[in-house]
Amino acid sequence: MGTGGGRRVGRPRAERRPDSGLSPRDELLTAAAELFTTRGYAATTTRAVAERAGMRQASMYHYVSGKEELLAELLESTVTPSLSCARDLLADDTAPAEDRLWELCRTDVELLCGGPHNLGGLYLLPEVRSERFAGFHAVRSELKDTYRQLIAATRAGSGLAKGELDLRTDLVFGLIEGVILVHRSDPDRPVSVFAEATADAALRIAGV
Amino acid sequence: MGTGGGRRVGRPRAERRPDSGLSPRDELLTAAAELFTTRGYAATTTRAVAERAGMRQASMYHYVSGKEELLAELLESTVTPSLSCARDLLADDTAPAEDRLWELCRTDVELLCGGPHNLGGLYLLPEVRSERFAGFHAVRSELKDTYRQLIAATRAGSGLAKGELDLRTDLVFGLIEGVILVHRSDPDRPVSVFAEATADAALRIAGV
DNA sequence: ATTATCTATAGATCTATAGATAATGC
DNA sequence: ATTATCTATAGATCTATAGATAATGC
Repeated sequence: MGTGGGRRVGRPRAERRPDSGLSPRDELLTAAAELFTTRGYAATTTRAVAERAGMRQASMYHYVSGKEELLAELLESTVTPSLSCARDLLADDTAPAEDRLWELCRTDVELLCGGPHNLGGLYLLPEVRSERFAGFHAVRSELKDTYRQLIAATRAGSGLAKGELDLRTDLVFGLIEGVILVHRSDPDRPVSVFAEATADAALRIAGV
Repeated sequence: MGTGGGRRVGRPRAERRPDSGLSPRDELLTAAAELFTTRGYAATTTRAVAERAGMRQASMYHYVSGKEELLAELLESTVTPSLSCARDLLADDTAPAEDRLWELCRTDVELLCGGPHNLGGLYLLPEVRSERFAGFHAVRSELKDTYRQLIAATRAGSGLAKGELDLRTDLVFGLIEGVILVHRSDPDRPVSVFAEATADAALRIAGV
């Protein structure tokens, strides 16, 4: 649907280029991801997104209502897999909490830094704080709560007062998201090594 | 100069308001700091900056060449005190490296998060990566190198291979800068407590 | 007939300059 | 006379809509 390489209905595009295999909407999302992460959201024009996706500025509106929708969708698509993984780990009570926390950190860094365009970098955009992205904030907040529960379930975390637990959760979560900055400054380091080192560091911060 | 409350030369401003005690240039810098950190750089117009500073959009150009100059100056004014502190600590060989690293982390977090407008948040703006802010990058890079040298001077860091030392430096530095995100999500927590907890966490990451 | 695209453009900005104006200073 | 500000605006965008066009589908 939308992807197959065959003849397509509708007026042909002005600039022909090899079939990307993506649907036009996904071409727009990919273009937006690249531009938003490198130049920022406000600095990226609809023309830049559309043209990078291979179409004219106005054609974009056939698929999305504007830039905002693109960012909202990118944000949610980035955080949802993390949450899904977090839920699974929280439910799995066969493994020690320490191991599950480590695995959550590792997977999260892989997801944040592993994609082609450093999608995690989207989290750092100032516009993201706007209420327009409430969906993203809700999911992210649930993810953070899973971190909190896992930290509380470790041996070191079990006796912690609420304020102390919140602080450690914030520090661990801050490390994971701050790692985006590190990855940005040295994108060539293998992500897997990096993800494991970050998970090690997170456990130390959690006090394990 | 420029500050004193007395009569001032030149046409009066259209909107009268109580004397801020700052020079017009500093009023602009303060306004820019607040707007850049909350809304982002690209999303902030020259009109918004000027008007928040109490003058009309065009009057801004009497003091600065444009938005870019404001951001450049804000960035450097934020990182320079950190570097100054780092240099002092590096030179002071009466204290153990561990203690000096801890102190550097603590001070840095205080400086990044302690100001009125979360100035550290400027580091996260995507536009900052541009070469136009080379001055800032140079200072920041020297600061990071000081972190590296202090980590290498600890007992745990003395035997590290280069790649391993770089990784730890990146993680510690990433934690410090990532802490801005945490502070942003909960600005009410007392900065001093927070700064000490972050310094503790940084030492654990460094392996101390 | 339906669809995906195009071209053209109105309306809304935003930046930076030109030139006028209202103070103080001498 | 000097200065800091103002008002006005040209020129350069940028977004989102209107309407035309060039394919396929039936």
